[in-house]
Amino acid sequence: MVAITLPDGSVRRYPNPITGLEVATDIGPGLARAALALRIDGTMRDLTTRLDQDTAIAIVTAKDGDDALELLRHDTAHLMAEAVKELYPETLVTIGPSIENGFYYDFCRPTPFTPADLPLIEERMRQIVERDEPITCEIWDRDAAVAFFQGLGETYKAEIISAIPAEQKITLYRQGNFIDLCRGPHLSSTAKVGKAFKLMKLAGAYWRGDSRNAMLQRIYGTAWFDKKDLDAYLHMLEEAEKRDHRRLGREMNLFHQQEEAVGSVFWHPAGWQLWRTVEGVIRRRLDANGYVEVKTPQLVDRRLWEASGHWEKFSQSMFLATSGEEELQLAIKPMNCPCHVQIYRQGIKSYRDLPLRMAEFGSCHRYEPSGALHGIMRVRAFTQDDAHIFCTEDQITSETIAFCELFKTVYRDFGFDNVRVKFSDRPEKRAGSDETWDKAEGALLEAAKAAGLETTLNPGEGAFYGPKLEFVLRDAIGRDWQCGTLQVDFVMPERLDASYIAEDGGKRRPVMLHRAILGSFERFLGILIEHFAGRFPVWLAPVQVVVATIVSSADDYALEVLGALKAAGLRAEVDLRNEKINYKVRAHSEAKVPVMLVVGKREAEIKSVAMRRLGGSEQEILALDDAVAKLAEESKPPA
RNA sequence: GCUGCCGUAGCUCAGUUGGUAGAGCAUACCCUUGGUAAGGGUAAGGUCGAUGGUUCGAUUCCAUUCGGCAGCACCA
Repeated sequence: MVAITLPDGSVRRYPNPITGLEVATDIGPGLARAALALRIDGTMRDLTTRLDQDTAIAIVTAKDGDDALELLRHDTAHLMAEAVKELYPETLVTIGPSIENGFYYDFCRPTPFTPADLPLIEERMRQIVERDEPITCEIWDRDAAVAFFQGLGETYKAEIISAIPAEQKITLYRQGNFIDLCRGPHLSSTAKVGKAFKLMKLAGAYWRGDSRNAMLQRIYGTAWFDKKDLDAYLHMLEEAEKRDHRRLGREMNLFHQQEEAVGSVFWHPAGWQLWRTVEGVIRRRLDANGYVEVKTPQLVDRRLWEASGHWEKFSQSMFLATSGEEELQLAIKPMNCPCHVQIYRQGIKSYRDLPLRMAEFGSCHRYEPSGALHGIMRVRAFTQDDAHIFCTEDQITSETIAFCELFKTVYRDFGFDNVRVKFSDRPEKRAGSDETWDKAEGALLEAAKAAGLETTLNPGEGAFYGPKLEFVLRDAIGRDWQCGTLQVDFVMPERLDASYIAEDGGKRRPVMLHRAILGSFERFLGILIEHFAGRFPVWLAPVQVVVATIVSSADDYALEVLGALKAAGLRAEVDLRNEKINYKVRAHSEAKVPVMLVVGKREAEIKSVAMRRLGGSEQEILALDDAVAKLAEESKPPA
């Protein structure tokens, strides 16, 4: 006798052990059809799992959201592997997990896949779905499984099995003629995958994620429970492409990049205006929060980088400067901290000087790998909104709290409300003793807790000199971006010999907190462009208002309006071209100017303007003075 | 850096099975003075990413190289 408890608390009793699928069938044929898997103790299990003792189960259907999608995507990955093995039997299979929005599978084969292969594989996948092949789980002996895959020539699979801890069961899943090592769970049949999937792209990927290993062929796909969801996802991708900052940068004439300066940005007037607006926000906040601003040299002798430890770890990605005249040992600075320590070291510091918050809009250069470059989001020449807080150990907590308040305010100003925090602890390659790291990690975690932050652990991802908090914001279309950071550093002050005189007259080491709110201007501006899809709020927009005439007899008045706007501090332009108003409205709408003031004969006569908002179809007739006052108010950046 | 794909006018793209190229938009000029997302006409605009090779002849074929895109690896 087994008693099966369902989520609603009801209990069903059966005389003999029973499978989840049988329970579902017993409840109703509709549920049996919809059933995908079971959840037992919070773990997903196969629908065919045999229940031989009293158990509480939930039957998972497509309505179960992420869990169900993960299952589906994992199955679609297997389905793809089966199709690939049928079409290209010489291909070796490796792993194929579900990921956000879809799945991938890594294959090994002598000749790479081409984009033309994708539709063929997709078609075969549909055929396998129609075949309705049952997916069954088998428990194998480890040695037998290794021998089995070796026998098939599937060396990667054999290697994976060998690496599974001895106490774990080896489960293989069989569908048709395809058999794969897998932890499961899986759907009960290939038919349950349905047809709302699509293979998206080909890419290379290193075996086990290590660049020293062979490169495999990865195929990415997306999978959903119904076609509507698939279409919605594909539509979302199209929308994301439309707001790509590289495209908008060109269309809105914000910046450009070219071969002669790979990894750098040519900022055009409009883009630079955006930069200056953002910089202004940060500068005002720094001033209001007790920071001092400095500027440090671009070229710094290699000795300083050797002393700081950066040379040892990063010399490969530092630019070196030579003069042609003599042997120079200068590096173009890849970061600002050692320079800030030099300013700190001028004169004797007292505990009364701490915390000393030293900020710089620091222009840095790093030779990033070519493949890492991406528009203005990842460049070789960038400007950080950097600052280093020199403080005592006792001040770490209060400084962390103050910084968290600061970045939240700034992010909110730019329209980002959703921010998560990651805590990255000691990496393998690091400076400083274990005791120092214990202290730094402990202090940072405690401070994060005191600041009311919930953190998720990012193991081994800290900087070489200390642990970090990383601030991840979510943009308007749900993508996550890591921007801000706060890092505790006990190492750099030691290496570069920074000290202060404590209350008792003794000499002490300060702690350095490295912190940035935006990260780099280039990256943050790229994110802003994509977040707003180029439709900036008035205070951020490079051009805030365009005055457009309907007839040339209104030209003089239009210039008067322009003058009034400029006098009120607005970034305004005038369009007197010999074009119809329809044309002008379209042109400036496409340029994403937030406000248009249209003037014709009527407006010129009574000194009014017809105000039109980007994307709207309404017009508002206002007296010139009122319009200017209203826009001046709207265009104020956050205080 | 690695794997794959791509590089034709300012932009989006067509084309040449090897005989040095075409459209739309944008630009300039002319006509049009028009009331809220493209009025009409004319013109100008390209050593087809670069270098080398094969060829009577290369934008087209081959090699190398630079740059871009997607992913991987990297990210002080």
